[in-house]
Amino acid sequence: MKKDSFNENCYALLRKVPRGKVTTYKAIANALGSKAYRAVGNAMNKNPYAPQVPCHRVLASDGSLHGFAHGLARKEEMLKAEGIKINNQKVDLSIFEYKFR
DNA sequence: CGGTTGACCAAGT
DNA sequence: GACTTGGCCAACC
Repeated sequence: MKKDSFNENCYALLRKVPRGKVTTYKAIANALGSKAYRAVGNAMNKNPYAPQVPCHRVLASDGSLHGFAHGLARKEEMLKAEGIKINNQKVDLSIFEYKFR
């Protein structure tokens, strides 16, 4: 019943992201064939799939941590725990950005 | 159905 | 480098 196909797609892609890697809102929207960067963020904020979907692996297009439902500090810690290095609240997308193939 | 908001992005000032 | 504007899409009121 494709109803929340958009959200479902976002979560599905996010789930595909391996541990120790991150992605961007733009990449997700682009993979979905849309430009709804904002809608992706909105979906994450509601995140009905809370522990299932690693929303903390989603960063802004320039690697910034923007917001997080549990607090940016939490997101930062989780990413660090996964082996991702954070630099002044930013991540090296050139290294940690996961591309949906 | 219209207006507002939001974990955005890019370009312009 | 900081702020503003326009654009995009979904969810909420």
